[in-house]
Amino acid sequence: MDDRMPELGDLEHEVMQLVWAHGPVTAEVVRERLSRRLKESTVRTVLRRLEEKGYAHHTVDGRTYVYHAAEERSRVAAKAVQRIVDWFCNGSMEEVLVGMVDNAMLDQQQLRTLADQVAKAKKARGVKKE
Amino acid sequence: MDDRMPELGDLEHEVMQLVWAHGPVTAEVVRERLSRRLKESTVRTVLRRLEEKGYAHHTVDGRTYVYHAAEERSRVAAKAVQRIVDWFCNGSMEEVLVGMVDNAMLDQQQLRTLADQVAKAKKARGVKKE
DNA sequence: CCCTATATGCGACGCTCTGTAGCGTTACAA
DNA sequence: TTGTAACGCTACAGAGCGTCGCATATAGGG
Repeated sequence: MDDRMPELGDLEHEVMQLVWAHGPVTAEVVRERLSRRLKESTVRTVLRRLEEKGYAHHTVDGRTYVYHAAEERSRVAAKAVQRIVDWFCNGSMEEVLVGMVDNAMLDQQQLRTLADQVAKAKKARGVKKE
Repeated sequence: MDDRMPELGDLEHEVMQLVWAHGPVTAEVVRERLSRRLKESTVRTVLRRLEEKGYAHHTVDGRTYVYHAAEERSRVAAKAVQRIVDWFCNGSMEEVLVGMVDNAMLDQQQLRTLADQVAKAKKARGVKKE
């Protein structure tokens, strides 16, 4: 359940963002929304690789493939962060946060506010699925 | 001041950890401490690339290069996290933290504790340099 | 039942990054 | 001057990623 998801290239990332943003999508839809104009085969290849990497999966509608995100975006982001933390700070989330505060990316006030928001969010969703 | 630092490969990462852990080091020292037995030239190449990427810089002692970390580890980790946050969640650190709590990587209690530790750490170093 | 349009998969090519190293060069001691 | 230690330069193979072209299969229209 804790499979290592390979990292994403720029294009792959952009495509995933689209998949996350606009519900389930077809290769055609992705192609239309992309910033660059790419051939359909290119888009399909990316989608396929994304599926191989475990970021998405598809269902079939008629003869069209519909892609769905395999995991919520926030979850994937969280995993990525976790990896960073493990890699650099031997798992010490604290060291990272200190670094962020130290680097003026975050201040203690924000951190405390975040703690509250998270607590609230947890409660809100806790009722639904626990 | 906010230069984009390229990502690191596994070996590069291991070397940086050594540079961070054991003060300024020479290629020889790094070589001895590495998990794998590599040729000196390999180590030097990695060190040079690390310097090109902005992770380290060197001073000269006699005819020996002494490598220093360009930035503290926690700072680099923080930047990496920031990048993840920007990339996936459009800068919303909150979304990421929610994801971590949701993924049981972190609980609200820990988050609050972290907030305190960070505040303390900030104060402790605040006197020194502000 | 056959033909065309469309949606898919597969394989490929070139480029960049990374791990790994050989080799030529230079400075300093004997 | 010559041997040795430290350095940079260049290389080379393998993996990952952006980009496609092309062979295939299948749903309808004739």
